[in-house]
Order: sequence, then C-alpha cells, then structure tokens
Amino acid sequence: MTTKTLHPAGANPGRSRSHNRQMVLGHVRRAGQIGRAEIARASGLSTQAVSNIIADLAGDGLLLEGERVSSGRGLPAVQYSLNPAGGYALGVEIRPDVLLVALLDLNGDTVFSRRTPLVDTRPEEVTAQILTLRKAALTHAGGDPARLMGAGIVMPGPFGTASAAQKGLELPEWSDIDANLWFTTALDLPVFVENDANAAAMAERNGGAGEGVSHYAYLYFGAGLGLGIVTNGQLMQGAFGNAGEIGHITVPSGNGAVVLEQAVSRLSLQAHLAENGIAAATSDALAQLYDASDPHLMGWLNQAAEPLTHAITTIENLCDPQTIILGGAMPDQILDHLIVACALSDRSVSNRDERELPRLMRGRSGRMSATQGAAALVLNHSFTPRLTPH
Amino acid sequence: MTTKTLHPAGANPGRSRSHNRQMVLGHVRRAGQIGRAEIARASGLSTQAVSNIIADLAGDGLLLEGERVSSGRGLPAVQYSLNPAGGYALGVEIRPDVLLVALLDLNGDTVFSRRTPLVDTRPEEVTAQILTLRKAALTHAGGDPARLMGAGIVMPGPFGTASAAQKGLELPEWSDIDANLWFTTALDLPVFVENDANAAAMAERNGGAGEGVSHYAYLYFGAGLGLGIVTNGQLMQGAFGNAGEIGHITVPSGNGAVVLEQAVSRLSLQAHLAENGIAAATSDALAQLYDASDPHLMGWLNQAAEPLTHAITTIENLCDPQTIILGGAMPDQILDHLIVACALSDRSVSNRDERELPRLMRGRSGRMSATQGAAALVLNHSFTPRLTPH
DNA sequence: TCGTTAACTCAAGTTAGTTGAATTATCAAG
DNA sequence: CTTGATAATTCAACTAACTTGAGTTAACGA
Repeated sequence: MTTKTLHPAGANPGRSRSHNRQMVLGHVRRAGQIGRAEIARASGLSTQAVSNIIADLAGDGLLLEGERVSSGRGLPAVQYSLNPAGGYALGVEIRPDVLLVALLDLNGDTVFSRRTPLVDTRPEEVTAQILTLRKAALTHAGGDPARLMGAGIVMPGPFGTASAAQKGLELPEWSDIDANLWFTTALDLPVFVENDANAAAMAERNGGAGEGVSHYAYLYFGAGLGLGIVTNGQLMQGAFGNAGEIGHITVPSGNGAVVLEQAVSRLSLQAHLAENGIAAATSDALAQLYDASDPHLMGWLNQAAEPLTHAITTIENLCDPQTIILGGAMPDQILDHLIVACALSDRSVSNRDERELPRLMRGRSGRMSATQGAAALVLNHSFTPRLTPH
Repeated sequence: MTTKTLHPAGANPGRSRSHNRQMVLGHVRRAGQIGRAEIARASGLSTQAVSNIIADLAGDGLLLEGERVSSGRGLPAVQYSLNPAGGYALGVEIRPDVLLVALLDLNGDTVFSRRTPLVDTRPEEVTAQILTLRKAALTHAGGDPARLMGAGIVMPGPFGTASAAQKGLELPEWSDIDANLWFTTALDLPVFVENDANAAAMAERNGGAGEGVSHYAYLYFGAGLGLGIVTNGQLMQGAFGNAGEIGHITVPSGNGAVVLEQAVSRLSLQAHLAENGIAAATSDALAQLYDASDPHLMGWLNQAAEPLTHAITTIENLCDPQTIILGGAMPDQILDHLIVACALSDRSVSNRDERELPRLMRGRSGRMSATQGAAALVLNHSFTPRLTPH
C-alpha cells in the first residue's frame, strides 16, 4: 500500500495490445453479451482491430462465442461473452481470529468460499494457510491453477508507518511488513492489498448496488465503521492507502460531539446491548432482536441515527457521489432501518431534483462481503485498461 | 460538468503517439531540464522512440534544446526544457460582480492578468467580454493565438441540476446552461469548467505548495469555504462536479453544531466584524486588523479554530492526503494564524511518524488564485497522458 | 423479390514502436 | 596523457498492431 508517485508509462505496440485486450474484456463484462462492431464503436477502434483482439481472447479461453443476434437490418452480430472458467480471482481476508477465503470466476460468481479460524497470526503461518486454501479452492472449483489471475488481500489498516500509539493494534506481527511485496512473492501472483471497507465497496460492483455506478461511497460496518470511496469507477486510496477512515471523525450529536464509530458501529451496538445484559454476538442474534423490536436495540438505533446522518451529509458534500451504500456486518433489517431513519438534510449538494439512484441504498451484508471484494479487486483490475505505470 | 460514465478508448498508433507526446511533456515539466535517455528510462520506451517524439515536439516549438550536461561517464545528455512560448492557457473566473482573466505560458508563468467589473452576467455578454480579454491577453503577451491550448473556466457551483432552492443563487442566467458546451463552442477551444476551490487547488501545482504532491487537499477561502481534493495528481470531481462542498458540513463546536462556513469563511469573519462596527472589505484591511491585533478579529479566530480543526481532521480521515493546503481570499497572516491555531488531533490516520510534509501548509492567497488555477487545468491536462475517453 | 443495411473478413498499407550496430564524448585509471 | 569503460545518441532494418477499402454474407422492409 505504499503509494509512490507513479509516472505514466509510454505506449508501445505491446502495451497498446494489452490495454486493448483489457478494454474489450471490460466492454464484454459490462454488456454481458456483445458483438464486435459494437465494441469497435464504443472504443473508437476499427472493427478489424476488435476482431483480431477478440480472436486472441477467445483463443486464450477468456471469451465464449455465442449465437448471432439480429437487431434491425444487416448481418446479425456474433455475440461474445466472458468464459467464466477463463480466469479466477482469489480473495483473502485476514482478521485477528479468522481467515476468510473466496474464489471468484471471471463472471464474478463465487465458486468457493471458506472461513477458518486463525490461531497464529504470524506472517509465515498465515501465508502457509492461504497457500493450502488456494489449492483447495482451485481443486474444489475445478479451476486451472494457471488461470488464477491474482489475489486481493484484506487486512486491518491503517497501512504504512502509523504512529506508535496505533501501531500493531490488530495484527502486531504484520506492522513492519510490506504486505503487498510479501504476498506478491509468497503467492507468485499480482496482489492487491486493501482495507475491508474498500474491498467491500468493490464487491458491490459484481452484481451489487454499485454495478455500473461510477461514483459512490460504501459505508462498511466491520468491527468499526469504514468507508470505501469509488470515483470514476476506481477506489480512492489516499496517499498512504488509508482513505475512508470515517469511523474516526467526530460529529455533532444531541449531547455534544461523538466519535462516529463509538455511536455507529457493530461494536458500539454490542456494547450498548451488553450494558443492558444482552449478549448478541452474531448477526442472526441481532436480527432476532430487531424482529422482536427489542427496546435496547431500538434505543441504540435512535441514538445512532443522528450521528449517521451527519456522516452521510459529510460524505455527500465532500465526495458528491451518485449514491451511498450501506453494508457489512449488520443484518439487512438494521441497515434498512438506518436508511429510513436518516433524516437527510436539504443542505447537501446531493439534494438535487433529478437523481437516478436513491441517496442511500443497502448493499451486500454478511461476513464475506469484504472477502469477495478482495477478489473483485483483481477482476476490476483485469477489466480496467490503464497504460500501467511501471 | 456533466459526468457521464466514460468508457476507455482503445489504443491505436495515433493515440499512442499523442499519449507519448503528453507523457514526454510531463516529464520535461517535472524535471525542468532533462535528457532523452532519462525520459526513456522513466517511461519504458526506447531511447529511439523518445528521440523521435522529442524531435516532433521541438519541431512544433514546444521544447527547447539546451546544452549537453554531463553527469558521470558517457556522452553528456542534451537537455530539453519547455518552450514557454510554445503554448498558452487561458484562465477565466466568472463571479457575480467581476470577471477575472489570466494567461499562463507553457511554464505556468502568468504573462497577463486582468480584473474587470461585470455589470451584466448574461451568458452572451460575459462571453463577449471574455473574447475581448482573450485577444488583449494574447496581444499583450505577444503570444500566437494558434498556440492557445485551451481555457479553464471558474464559475460558482453547484453544477448540474440543483434543487430548486439552490438554483440560480449566484448566476441565475447560467443555471440552465451547460457551461462546458457553451464555452467550447464560443471559444472554439478545449474547455475545463470547475468551481473556485478545485481550480485554486490546481494552481498550487504550478510552483506552489502542491507541486509534485500527488495527494493533497486544498481548503479555499472564497465567499464561502471550498475544498479541492487532489488524488493521484488529479482532481476529484464527484458524480456531478460538486465534490468538495465542505462549507456545508456541520461540525461540533463548543456550543453545539455549526455549519462550517458560518464559522470559518471570509463572509463569516466580515459579518463578525460588522457586528462590532468594523468594515473590512479588502484583504489588506483584514491584514491591517490582524497586524494591529484587533480584538474582534482575534475573537473570530478563536472561535473559528475549533470548527476548522474538526474539518481538517475529517478531511484527513476521509482522504488521507499528504498535506492540506490553506489558501484563497484571506491574508497570509490569518492563514498562518489558523494553521498554528489548529490543535490537530492524534486520532487521525494522518498522525504518522514519518511524514515529509507538514499536515497543514499555506498556499497561494489572493484574488487571482482560482483564476490562475483555471488556466492550470489546461496545462495539467496537456501534461497528463490519458488514452482519452472519447 | 430485391435493394438497403450492417457485420464481418481479407489483403494490403501505414504508423510508431523496437533492435542492434556504429558513433561520439566524457570519466577514470594507469 | 594516453587508453579503456561508460553512456547518449543516431542510423537502418525490422516488427507489432491498427487502418483502409474491397468484397461477402445475412437480415429487414418496401
């Protein structure tokens, strides 16, 4: 996650081809099914060039040729679609106590997922476990190991050289390690390291609320509260990879200022319930409490709404997204409740007449969303042409 | 400022060349002086390719060939630098009562600047005045009109279809106009429309505090308070071009919540002074008050520090910048005072051990910073290769 | 049924990059 | 003060990848 200032690479025939291959894949993914001429029009290339590139991709097993489909006059266009088995992306989420792994195919469908306890969080041990799970995932899915395109890794931030006070809060053994370099070497794959909120935000691009949305923010309920900001279809990472630490901001509230994640987070909810003698470790337990209209849960929801509304307004004003998605380790009911409970201010720039999406939406919830998002980072990269800074 | 989802363009020989030309110009600009082999190494192109491109650019009058400069063994490299007269960028700032124009040369130096009153803000009138000023600017600077590369336009936001309540607050005649399209047609140039804060943020990239910084935020004191967020060297614009409306957020303060720009902005300062019978319309007047330690000004500074600190912390946590720059329509003294007065929290992710830049810096102040930034948008575009979405 | 339309292919042709050998100028070592 | 190593640069040949223009095929609609 060390972000050095990357200067752009020059374009030469090889890099142009690679760029164009990724671009074509991106068009196929967005469209689901598409013909060559349409890609040519969308990309500004000649149909001949697109034909050549598609022949390449089909030859490499990344595209499947479908039927001709007619649309009006003229020769019906041969449709191409992604070959799900053409590539796989590994998603790994490392938490202090548990290791989560998911394998997605080229379509973004989850073909394997596993949650295993983590007793030893030292890098060597974690890596060994990941290598084992990688093999299991590919075997289980029947995927060719050579078609594994990369791995996304979710780890608790903050990244980089944190201040002494913060260092090693969650995974002390990793605090001095360049995780990106470590995993690139250990897995021998392209690697993308992100925090949970950013990864979960990318998960929404695979058939989720963020599909086809170029600008959105994803408010992620993990242990604390995180934010993934997507601008022009790309994650905003910040200079040190720590953008989106929204849980740490202070917002006004009825009784003065509160730190957001002390009022709005799963931990804060569980602490509030514990104070009232209720243990609710799992999302199911929380869902049941909600369905039973538990007064303590409702009390927490009431006191959480105001700080959350302030946070939403802040995000809208700073980032001007098309929508803000709520997701993560909270039951759907509670997320939906929070969405309704936010009395959104008219003062925001987001309060505009014509909007295509609601200001708040519910995204994927559940424990695996960040893990799937980790894998989605790989897919997103493969479908996004960029004359790569090298 | 309508941001439609742009899909990337394919690469072909012509676009590759254009990309590479921009890339080379960018390297020359960053380095000031540089040899061909160094550009080749930095870009991953062959020296031969760079030689050809540089011959092109020099032939077009964009580069100047300098002396050979030796650095260690081997044939000393011929140095190239930008030809200031090789291109010009026009910056225009439209305010309800005044029109500001600046002309920058390829080096980013201001070769002309003018402030004229604006009595009629109807689009036709404003445009006519701009056309006149463009001619005057080029004549004055001795610049070839054909070398005008584009125009940056600063207008009050919010852009897009704002809600009825907000519509037309500042320039009602423009509320239904697509300013980008309008000026592209009227000026027959590439046009970049931004709000004042974003433009001012880009101005810092020309020999200012933002030069060479890939991630920073720029807090702009205009009428209200705006924020320009630069990520990976590019402005974050948001879905509708309204990102950075930080003045509208509410932050905690001693006596409850305040809307940020009601506590921290030039207007708020002037209102506070007016309540105490002091008129201070100009920056000079404010500077004098500050130098005289005027108690009312000091009182305002005291009450502004806390909300500002909250805002800074929010920006740090959401955007994770290398630094935050304060600038705009405030005297240097007052900006410096505010920088010192912000008691920055240790809770921010920005509180890290190793940082190269201070968390807060003072940028350019004064009336023309947004106007110069408008022109800088053009330069930045010319130096940033991007297989342009078309 | 026949002309129009549009996707697609084939076979040059073009652009812009790469490669490798030759040239030149500086530094450093003997 | 030569001499060899080093590095920038050019020249000429080569190559990759896109474009162009002339067919070919298949669907629609008058």
